[in-house]
Amino acid sequence: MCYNHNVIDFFLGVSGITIQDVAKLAGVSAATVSRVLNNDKKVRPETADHVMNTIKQLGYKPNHLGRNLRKKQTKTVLVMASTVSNTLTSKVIRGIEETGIKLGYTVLIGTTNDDENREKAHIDLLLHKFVDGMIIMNTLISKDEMAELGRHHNIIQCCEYIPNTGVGFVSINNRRAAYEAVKHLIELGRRKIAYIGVKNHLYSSNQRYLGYKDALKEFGLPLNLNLIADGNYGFRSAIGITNKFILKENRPDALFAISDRMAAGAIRAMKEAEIKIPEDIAVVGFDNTDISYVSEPRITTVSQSPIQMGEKAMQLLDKKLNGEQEQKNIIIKHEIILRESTKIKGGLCSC
Amino acid sequence: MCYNHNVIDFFLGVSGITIQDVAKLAGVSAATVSRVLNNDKKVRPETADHVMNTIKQLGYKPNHLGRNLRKKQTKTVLVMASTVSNTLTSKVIRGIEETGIKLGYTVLIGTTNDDENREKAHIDLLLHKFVDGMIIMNTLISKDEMAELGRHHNIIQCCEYIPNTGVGFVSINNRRAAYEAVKHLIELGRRKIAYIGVKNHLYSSNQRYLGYKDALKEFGLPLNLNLIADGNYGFRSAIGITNKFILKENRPDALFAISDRMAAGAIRAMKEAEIKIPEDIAVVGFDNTDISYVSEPRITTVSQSPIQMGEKAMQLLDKKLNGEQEQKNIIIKHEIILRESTKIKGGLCSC
DNA sequence: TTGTACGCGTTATCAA
DNA sequence: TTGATAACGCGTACAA
Repeated sequence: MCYNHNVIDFFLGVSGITIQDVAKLAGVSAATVSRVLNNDKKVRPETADHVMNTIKQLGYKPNHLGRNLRKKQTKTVLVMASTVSNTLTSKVIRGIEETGIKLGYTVLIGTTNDDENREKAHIDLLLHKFVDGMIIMNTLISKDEMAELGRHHNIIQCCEYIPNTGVGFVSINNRRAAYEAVKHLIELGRRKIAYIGVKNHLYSSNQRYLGYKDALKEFGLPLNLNLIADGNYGFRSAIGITNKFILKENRPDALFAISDRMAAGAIRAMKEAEIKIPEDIAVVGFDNTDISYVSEPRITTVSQSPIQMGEKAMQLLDKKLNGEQEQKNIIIKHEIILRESTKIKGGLCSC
Repeated sequence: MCYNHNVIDFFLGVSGITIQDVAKLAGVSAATVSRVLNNDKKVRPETADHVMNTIKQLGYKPNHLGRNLRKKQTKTVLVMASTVSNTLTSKVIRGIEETGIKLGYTVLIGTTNDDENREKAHIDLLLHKFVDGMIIMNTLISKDEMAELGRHHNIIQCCEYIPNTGVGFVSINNRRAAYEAVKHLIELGRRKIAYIGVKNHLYSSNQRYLGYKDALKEFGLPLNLNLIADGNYGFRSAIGITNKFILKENRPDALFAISDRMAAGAIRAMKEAEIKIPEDIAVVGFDNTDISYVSEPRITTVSQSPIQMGEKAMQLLDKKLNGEQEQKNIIIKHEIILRESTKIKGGLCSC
């Protein structure tokens, strides 16, 4: 497909032409040109037409730097994320962008790969007024730093967050979600539930572990440290861990991984050991990403409504940018998606 | 992890403080403050120290808009992509970012979801001097528009591109890569090779189809339109297509899909029909993304060296931004990654 | 070595 | 309804 003729003009913007050039050629003042560009009512229609024609003729495009400098805002927001290479993050970003556009913002993304310098470069854009606000999906900065940043700038946390910083956030209740995931396994009759988590700085990892323990406790199951291990969210990391689990004398009858990729890795390892899923070991993952239904069997998982999260985060940021003081945090509903990795074929399972 | 104390100052930037405020408090002129910030040699060390202290004391951060307006450059580049939710794109972007940082740029990403308005908004950032240059990974604009854009602005195409526009690009040779993938299947003894492509505006889709035909022709195999279909790159789209293929009387003995996700979908459909892979039907995908080794069997695929592509694209853009005229296009080497989806166990296969 | 003065491109204020 | 002028925050040529 291609743009129509009205739109092709859009691309003809030529470097170096200023509002002064337009004013001179049109025989008006720069102020008037500016008024036309900003749809100021008090400009004679004929003048406006004439100016518009001159603008097109010259292929003039207003310089954002000058405009933003004067207006003291850029109408641009930045989303900072560690990476965008997973379904969850990219969907959240889609929600942010779609909402941002409706609200009149340009949404830009900066990825950090958990690198301090890259993170610094992006925060710089905020500090130096290159963008009006920022949605932080992931960061290495400390609690104090987050609080300090939020005191002076317009930021919102999304998905991942640091609690009690005064900086608003949008997230699911990770503890509750993990609790429900494990409860589901227990209600299937499983008693030896392994846990593959991640040892990092993120609140979510910590909360999910607490949720796992909550469920065990509620049902009077012992916490067996032999059935707990840490991966790195990735497919391969779960393979080694799972191989150890299944060699143990006290083999688990269920496994909860805090990422779908790890759940898929665990399943791969089990299948190679000819363990039946879910009959021998039932598996639950997290995030409802592509891999959870590409894996065989399809994986029961926790869904986070990513698009809605992005939407809410952008709305919160917009409110901040419009000077609303009250900082509400938003907890988004999660959902357990039941699939074959916990469902015995033939309806033996109560779910 | 968290920043050390030197770095925490970094976050203390407070809105509204200007170079004038610093100058006043330090008892010097704004020019001197500017010189200190820009590491101008001709400033007395003691003065510089004093100014630096004042800067820290006030938590002053230079306003990028003012600076960029004055310098007529932003040292920021934008990567425009349709989406970032696949391994390939996100790896390319990683290559761009890592290289961009080394060269002193801030790299921003804008996604379009193939929406005209979103694309327009991002191109706007370039036209209006908000960024110095742009790497285009995917676009809806026409050949003429691309040429026109490239005539006045600093742009490079990466991965996907429109040929003969005068705008430089970095890409693999898609036609050659597809040719080799199909040749591999033919050399395994396969004669009825199905093709799942995508019907869209992209040059790569077209080129891969030509490569498929090249291989058939070279080996004297007939082009059977019954074995050719179009999906949308996605897992699910290939399932329906494959179900039709395998119901045909003249069932294929191999399948080449131009995305790993479609190859995985095809495999899923075949397995449910109890077709053996690769014995009955061998499968090749494209891109060497996660799904190609998560799928069972692992999928033989075409690898694109995405990080290197990003690196080269950023280097090309840097050259453009530094005024180098000569516009070289870069073809990156691809590689066929052999996996179980085309490899008969036990070494019967010659590869 | 430092300060003054101007300009980057735009918008806002005020007066006409 | 329009124009002249100042201001946004910064960097730099020039003068001191």
